[in-house]
Amino acid sequence: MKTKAPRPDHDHALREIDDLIRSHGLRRTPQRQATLEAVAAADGHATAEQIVTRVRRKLPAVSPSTVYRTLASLEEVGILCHAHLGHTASVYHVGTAGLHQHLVCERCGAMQEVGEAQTWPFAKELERRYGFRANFTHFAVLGECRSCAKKGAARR
Amino acid sequence: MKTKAPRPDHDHALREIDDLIRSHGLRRTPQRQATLEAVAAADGHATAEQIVTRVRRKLPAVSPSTVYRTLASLEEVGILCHAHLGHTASVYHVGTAGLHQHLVCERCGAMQEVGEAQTWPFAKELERRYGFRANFTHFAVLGECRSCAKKGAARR
DNA sequence: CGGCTTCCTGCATCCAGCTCGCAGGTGCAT
DNA sequence: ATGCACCTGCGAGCTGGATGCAGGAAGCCG
Repeated sequence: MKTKAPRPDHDHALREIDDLIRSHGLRRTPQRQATLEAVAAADGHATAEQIVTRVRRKLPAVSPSTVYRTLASLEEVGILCHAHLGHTASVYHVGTAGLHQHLVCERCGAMQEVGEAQTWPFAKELERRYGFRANFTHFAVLGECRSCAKKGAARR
Repeated sequence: MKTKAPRPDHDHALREIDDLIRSHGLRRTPQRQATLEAVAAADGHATAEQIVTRVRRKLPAVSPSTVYRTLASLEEVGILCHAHLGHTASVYHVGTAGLHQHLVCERCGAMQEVGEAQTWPFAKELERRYGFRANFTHFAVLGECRSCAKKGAARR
């Protein structure tokens, strides 16, 4: 997968998406193209509902269940993955998103990504001590972001 | 709260539960007593459904929505808290539960608790770098436990 | 002990966020 | 060009709760 430029030519990107789908033994359908494109275009994270909306801009008749199934298929073959950032939300992103963890503020909902460099020592410690290979991408860490902590300290 | 013995006198525990409820401005009702008792008796973590079942052993006519509301009330005043260990489960336990985090194996579902000592350096790093005060108790960390990692390594 | 206010409970209903069974349509290997 | 396996749309169903309402009980005050 070529991702040299942050914003590659669109037709080219579409063909890449095709290849990506087909290379995993899935059939190329307009719905899948549009779904994968929508996730990629969401620049980071998108909920299933947002993806449905986005897909419908191109394919107005798409059924939500198709999008859900497509997301599941794409995840199963490893093209996508999803994460839980809060009680209800579940967001999808393209699978190459690597080992980044999400910090979500319980008060204001702000989200921040944490690179592998920060999680690595902790992951290593968990593996050393418990033999546990942590995958931090799946669940966010809740807490208080900097500005809310400041406000909270004043309020309390 | 005296927790010297692992299995204290039962009547005494009940009275403690009463006090705990009343001292937070909530009315003592049989449903709340039974709910709190059920969570405490679950020895660690229990899903809402498990708690309903347990409460009904004492009070067969309890409505599930009462239990849900009771759990929410008890959580609001800080007697209980809940955590998400997987896609569907949501488990309750007594107290602010300290700062322990849960490691959940994606393959076998095994759960393990991690003490504050292990999370502390990571939390400190998050605060230092992002000003983020992490609360690790809410979401588990998924991954592969020791035995599944071993099996997985053989299989792959 | 008894009244009165306020909070709590049970019931029924509703909701989000998926999930599934089915019938018909479509990609694509040949 | 053909055939079949896979995919889609539709609608119903499901899980895990949330909520509005009317009646009931806790407990403060006397």
